[in-house]
Amino acid sequence: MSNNSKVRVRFAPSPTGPLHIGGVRTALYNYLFARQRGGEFIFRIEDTDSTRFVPGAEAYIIESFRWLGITFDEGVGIGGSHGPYRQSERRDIYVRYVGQLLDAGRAYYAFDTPEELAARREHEANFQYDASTRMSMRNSLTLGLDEARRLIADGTPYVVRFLIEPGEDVHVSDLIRGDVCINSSVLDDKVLWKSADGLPTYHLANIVDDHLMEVTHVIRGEEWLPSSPLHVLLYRAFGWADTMPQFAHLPLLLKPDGKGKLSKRDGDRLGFPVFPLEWHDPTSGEVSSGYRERGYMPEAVVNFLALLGWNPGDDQEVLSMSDLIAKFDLTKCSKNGARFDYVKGFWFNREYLMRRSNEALAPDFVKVLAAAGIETTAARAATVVGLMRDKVITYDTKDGPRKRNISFVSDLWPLCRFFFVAPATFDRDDKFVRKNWTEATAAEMRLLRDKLATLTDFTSDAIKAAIDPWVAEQGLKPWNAWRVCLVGEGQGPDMYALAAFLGQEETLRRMDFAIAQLG
RNA sequence: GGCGCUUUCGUCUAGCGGCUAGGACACAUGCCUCUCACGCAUGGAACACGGGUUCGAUUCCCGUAGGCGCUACCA
Repeated sequence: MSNNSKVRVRFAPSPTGPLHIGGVRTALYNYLFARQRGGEFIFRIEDTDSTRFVPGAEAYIIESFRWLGITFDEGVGIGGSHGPYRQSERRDIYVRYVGQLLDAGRAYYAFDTPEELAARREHEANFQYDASTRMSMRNSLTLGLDEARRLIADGTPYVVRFLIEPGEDVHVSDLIRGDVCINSSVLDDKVLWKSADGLPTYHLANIVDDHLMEVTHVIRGEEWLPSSPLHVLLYRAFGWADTMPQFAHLPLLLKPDGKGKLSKRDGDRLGFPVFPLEWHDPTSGEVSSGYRERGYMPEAVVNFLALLGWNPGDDQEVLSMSDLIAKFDLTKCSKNGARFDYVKGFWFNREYLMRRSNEALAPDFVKVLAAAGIETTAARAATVVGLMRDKVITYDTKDGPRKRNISFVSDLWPLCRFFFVAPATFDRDDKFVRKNWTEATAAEMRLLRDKLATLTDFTSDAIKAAIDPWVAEQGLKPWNAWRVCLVGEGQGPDMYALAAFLGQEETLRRMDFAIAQLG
């Protein structure tokens, strides 16, 4: 363990498609850990499976982190002194190191074809390529090294397997789970070098890169826990045991309901994104929704994800990135999988929505309005956001009226139509209209209309200053009926503010129309 | 099947031998108000089961059961 060296961690995705939200959380934890310890965060691309490479995936991943505010110090697209950072560009390095293992007798060539192995697995229930079977297979151990070299020279496809000595308890020290012990007898002679594309497998490339890149802590998903003893054995075989990184295996993200881990299908089924950004599959053309496009704020996504599997131990839940960096503690991560409670994600987004200024929200709102066919300025959009702040909609369901909180800027539009579109009809059967529009109302509204027409200053404060005393003097309570005129129903902001937003002309026009319609 | 990890309200979790088992989301109710709300207050809701260890277990140990993962020339 290099205790005195600087913390160096990495996030190393495969460019096989859009980044899964679970991967985002893994990256986030690495980032928080690195920043807290004043360490370095490396971005590496693990593209050793040439068959699964997806164009655009790498750029997608980079853009996702840019949006989320997760930054790297070294890696693909950034550079650094430990490159190259794409594994496909490091082939020569792996050739050298796999040779080292071969020369030391810690690995051997194997010529069994995938078909032969598949047949063997089919016939033998618990077939495993290990100490019990390797001497009955076609490899350099049974054929001899000379014969193996001759076959390779002739162009025979081969793989390189790691030779695992059976009967040893291999201990892995995990920062989250403590001591994990697996007997080497249950491990198989893992393929380190593939014949299919002449590249190393994850296991070999990962260990070589983490060593060469001086990674001090490997923070990754729990799915890697079963292969971590193999990794420990590889470090030892290379003679790197004393600088082996510390491991921390994170709990997985589970489906919101039912069994199993969170998948893309759950998002489709329940209506929430499982990817940070919208993804357009280059081959199928299928579009998967993303948090960004759905109107989530990056701070909310980060905060939500950070608390899925870890918490600071106090009652504070709304935490900025710098709060998270200050409070994060790997050893306090929970050990069991966390159900993905996307409803809590709504709440987090709402918390950040409420904390963001009207002006900052305005550009997004302008886009929402434009999509609904409403052209307006950022300033007016900001005013509406201000007036609609913290609003809740009441709508009818088969179970009766329900209230729904606003969690997204886009939720605002159905609630604030009346700011931009005048009521076209009035529903006399509407409870609010019926209650507040009686025979005497039209006359009262005419009085109010004429009073409003005399005002020369039509700001909210000026209208209030003029109307409040006038109303008291006349003995009127015109607000609800006035609301019927301007909104058409029983919702919306303070009437003076609304009138000011609409302007004198539009206010009077809507009143005339309502008086004409409702009599 | 084998191996490993795991188990507190519906969900995310706090708890690190002695607590009325705390918070948040969701849900329900009340208060407030020119409307709808926000907000505030209140309420229901959990230690998987069985053995130990101990004066005492949610907490430590061992089983059982459930959950999750791995078991590819994928990562």
